[in-house]
Amino acid sequence: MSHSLSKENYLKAIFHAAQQIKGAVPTTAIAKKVGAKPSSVTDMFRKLSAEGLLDYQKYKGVSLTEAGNKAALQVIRKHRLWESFLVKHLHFNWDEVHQVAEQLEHIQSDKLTNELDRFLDFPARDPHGDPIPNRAGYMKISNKMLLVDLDVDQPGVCVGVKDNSTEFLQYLDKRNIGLGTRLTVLHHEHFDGSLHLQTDTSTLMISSKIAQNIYVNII
Amino acid sequence: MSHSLSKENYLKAIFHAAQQIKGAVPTTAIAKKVGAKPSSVTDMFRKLSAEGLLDYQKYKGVSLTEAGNKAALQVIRKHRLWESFLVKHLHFNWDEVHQVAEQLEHIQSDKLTNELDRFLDFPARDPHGDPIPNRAGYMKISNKMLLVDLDVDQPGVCVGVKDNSTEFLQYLDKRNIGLGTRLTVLHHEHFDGSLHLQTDTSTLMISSKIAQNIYVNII
DNA sequence: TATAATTTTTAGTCTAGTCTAAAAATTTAT
DNA sequence: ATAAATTTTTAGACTAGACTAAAAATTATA
Repeated sequence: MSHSLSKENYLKAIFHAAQQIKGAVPTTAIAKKVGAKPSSVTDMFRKLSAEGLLDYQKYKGVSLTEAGNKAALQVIRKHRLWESFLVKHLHFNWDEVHQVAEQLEHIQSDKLTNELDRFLDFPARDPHGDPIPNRAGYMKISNKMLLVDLDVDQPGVCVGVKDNSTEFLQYLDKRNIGLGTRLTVLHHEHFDGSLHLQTDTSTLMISSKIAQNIYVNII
Repeated sequence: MSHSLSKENYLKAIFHAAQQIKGAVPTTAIAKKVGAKPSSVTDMFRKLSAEGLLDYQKYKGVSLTEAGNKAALQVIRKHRLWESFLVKHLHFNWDEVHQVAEQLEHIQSDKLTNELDRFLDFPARDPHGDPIPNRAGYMKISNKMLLVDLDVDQPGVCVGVKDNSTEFLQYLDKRNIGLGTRLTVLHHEHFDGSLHLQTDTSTLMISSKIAQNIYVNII
């Protein structure tokens, strides 16, 4: 019932890839995510498939089985709980948590995971705004949208980001945009797609590319 | 500057063995501690020696170098901080923490370790009464003694145990002996070495073997 | 639709960490 | 001090997870 660190990383990568693309997940997509060569990925696909965690068809790609999905969600649950802990109690910034959570997500102890959940008071979302699966693996589907798609004058609140790179998160920090920041689009510049924004404290201009990487909920 | 999980376990085992025995640490002592065959231990001795973490002389055994000692203390620091966290905040009993801390001690992040230390308010001892090295690796030498060596009528306080087995810790729990419990020896039975004890709430009798596995400080 | 480009798989190799079996060194006992 | 017992090391092999290079399958292009 418990999987190696490497296998857990594959399951998680496949889970995330499956949400971005339609149909089976191809070898190269996972190779990029886990930082391995396609040949290594093929090997692992076969192993996970033999364990009943993946449906694998040669040259077609993979999808998670029921068991694989459940395993992936448990890893994601731990990752997001640890990120929450790091930010809430250990003074981590949201751009610092990722590589530590990548390690902590592999600790095997149901008691630890569930007690951490309780300690954090059963948070619904992690510091990037992503929903945290409960112990049964159930996770609210997010109805978040991209800032670039928000209508003019429709107030929204930042609930997460699409790009998790340090550079991007620091860019946002510098402009005082974070989880919970309320934003209203004042104007769409037709020429280059840039946006004029109103926050609670100021107005600012951001490029279309930036706005394509910020998730908001309507409020 | 960072070592594999397996290497960290060897360093820790060597550190602990070195405190129990005089002179160089032999192969079989480590084999027992890390749960590997002596031949595997010899291999690892050579590797760690090549990395400058051990002084190794064939057929003689090993001792930690300055660098090896420092590395071992960092692992021990993390282990004991995590044990403290688990007991203090996550409702773990002192007999449940070990196997989880064995995993957590290998997480690599100085920021995590030091913030955890601060979050716990820089504890001096872990839940078993063992001292926690500070970030420089400095650790107070404990002047604890075994309960069996405590003089009659000399009050002492339980600061830890020698045997960390679940059975033993549960035995103590059942008798309401834990960290901080005040104990006085009323009488030594010469025939079998058993001890009559006075605690704050009751009197009880324990065998010599039990008393050889409880550490106390004089108060 | 035949050819080119791309993706995926196969085959064989490597490393870290472990093992077993046998040889060598050391320690203990006679 | 020599033989017996024990400990340690060597030699060779295994597994998980990765790699490279080449073959095979698929997809895209002319």
